[in-house]
Amino acid sequence: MPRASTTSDAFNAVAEPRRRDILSFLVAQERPVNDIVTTLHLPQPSVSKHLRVLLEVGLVDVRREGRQMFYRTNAAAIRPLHEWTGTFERYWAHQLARVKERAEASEKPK
Amino acid sequence: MPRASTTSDAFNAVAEPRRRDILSFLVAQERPVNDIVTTLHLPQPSVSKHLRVLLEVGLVDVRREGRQMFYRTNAAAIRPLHEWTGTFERYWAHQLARVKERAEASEKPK
DNA sequence: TTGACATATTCCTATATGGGCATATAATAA
DNA sequence: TTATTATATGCCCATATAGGAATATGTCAA
Repeated sequence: MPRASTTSDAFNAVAEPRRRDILSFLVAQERPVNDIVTTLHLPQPSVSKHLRVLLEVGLVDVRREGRQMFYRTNAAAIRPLHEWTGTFERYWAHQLARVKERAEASEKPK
Repeated sequence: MPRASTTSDAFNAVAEPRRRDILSFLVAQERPVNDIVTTLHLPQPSVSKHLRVLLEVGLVDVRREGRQMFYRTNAAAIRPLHEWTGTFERYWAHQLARVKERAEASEKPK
């Protein structure tokens, strides 16, 4: 059985590099699809498909203006990922601290 | 063409929920494989396979002790994910700030 | 050695999914 | 209406990958 679908799990949605690129591109301001196509040099159908995944999983929002669809990143939906990865922070901090300790310890007896 | 392999992209490795469970379980201290099996109620071969993926992508380290293999999470390898998701922080902060503003604005004229 | 224990690997299968291409839908302009 | 622009969908294919079951490998004990 495969993992939870890309359209239901933000972790999985973000596992695709192009979708990360799109999210980064759309974070500062909303953009029409064609801006993504030309900026990221991706085929238009591919962009539309990625946007659909991102939309279903809640990582982007859309607004229509005439024929154009303006997408923008819904940053709040990324927050849970940041929080989960953040639960490891104190441990990599420990690791770095130990590295530092060892470095200092090996300096002293010079 | 599929996305970057689970063994080369930490984002993709972590897209599998069981692997996230394993990483969380192994973060505080190293554990033999069987501890993971009994605690997370997963088939042993499945655990070994997930651990292999995590090992190849650098998210865990191993140490052998007799017949047991002690795995532990390499927290530092999660740091890039935390940093990438962190680039969106100021934007969800903005969103929250606007929500707050609107809430206060609608309180005043009571 | 032989046996028991701990973990890893192999083989098979089902499935999600991303790409490419053609085409459909939607909205505006002429 | 018709044409044009902007985006979305459908179809087909290739591939990675997760699960299950059986088995292999490795390590220690008797």
